Amino acid sequence: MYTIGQVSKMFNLPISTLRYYDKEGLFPDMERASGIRKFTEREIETLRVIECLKKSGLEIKQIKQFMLWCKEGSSTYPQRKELFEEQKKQVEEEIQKLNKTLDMLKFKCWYYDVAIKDGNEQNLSPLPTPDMPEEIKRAYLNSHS
Amino acid sequence: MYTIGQVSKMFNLPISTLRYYDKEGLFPDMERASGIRKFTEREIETLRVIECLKKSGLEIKQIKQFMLWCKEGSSTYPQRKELFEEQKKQVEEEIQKLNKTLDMLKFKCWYYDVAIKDGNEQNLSPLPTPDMPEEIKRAYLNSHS
DNA sequence: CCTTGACATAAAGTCAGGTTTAGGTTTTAC
DNA sequence: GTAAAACCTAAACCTGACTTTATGTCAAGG
Repeated sequence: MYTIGQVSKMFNLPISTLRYYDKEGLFPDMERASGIRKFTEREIETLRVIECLKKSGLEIKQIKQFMLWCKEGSSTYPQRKELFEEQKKQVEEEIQKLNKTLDMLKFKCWYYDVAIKDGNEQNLSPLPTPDMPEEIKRAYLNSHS
Repeated sequence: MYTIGQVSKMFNLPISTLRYYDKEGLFPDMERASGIRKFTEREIETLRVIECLKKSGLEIKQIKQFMLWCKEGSSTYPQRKELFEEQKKQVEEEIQKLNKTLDMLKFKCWYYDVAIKDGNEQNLSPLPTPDMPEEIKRAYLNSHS
């Protein structure tokens, strides 16, 4: 049985964040003693799950929904699975996009690297040229497709 | 020479966004004819660069800074390179994080898959067990490290 | 002449996920 | 018994990147 301050330290989360989560309904069964929140093992476990789901990029609303499904029992396994499948797809897409962006940044870094070495001469093409390293050419083409 | 409406269609960006970019100083040299914005080839090229930098995850302020550096000429090559190097590092870190998250989601998907197949029985461990497929075990361990 | 459409502005609204503030109660320590 | 520390709430504020709203100007077409 913990107070909000203890939990704040345990999870290294601001007290205001814990109160905000509570307000958003992420601890549906939390009890109080004369107004003061009582965090039991159940709330601690819930918080572990919250941290986990936040890392997955789930919104607070979705996490709340997940908590409600958990309360409902095994009949909501399919919904919960669907939630994670959908999130998995989204994260995969995001990684794809970021890899493309990364290739663009690699090209830009190379570009300015050459520009600096060449000094003030501005005869550098921002487009693929024969003398461009293969890896950079690949990065350029990937990021501009 | 284009009006804001024409540019909006060219880039498939809302007019309000273009005005917002202007207000934020992203077109430092744009001229006007009796109050009306004149987008020249220079602004079109600037907008192409903006789209590119947005994809990199740069903030509007950073893009504005980049535009100012470009105006200053070749003396700011190092700053511009530094900007991209820093952004590259950030994107690499973000991809790392997302891969970890992805592994967690893979585990969760597998977990509910098994839970559904097993029906109502809730004797499924949310932790690695000997009968867990190797790939899932790897995903679990990676996402929980 | 007047209405429509494209342009303009400033200021307020939106969203998410919190954080801060102002003011009040409860618990703990001496 | 009192003071400090820890708790509480409601409501306002914050950031970023826009979008919406309210209001106004101006040129062209019927």
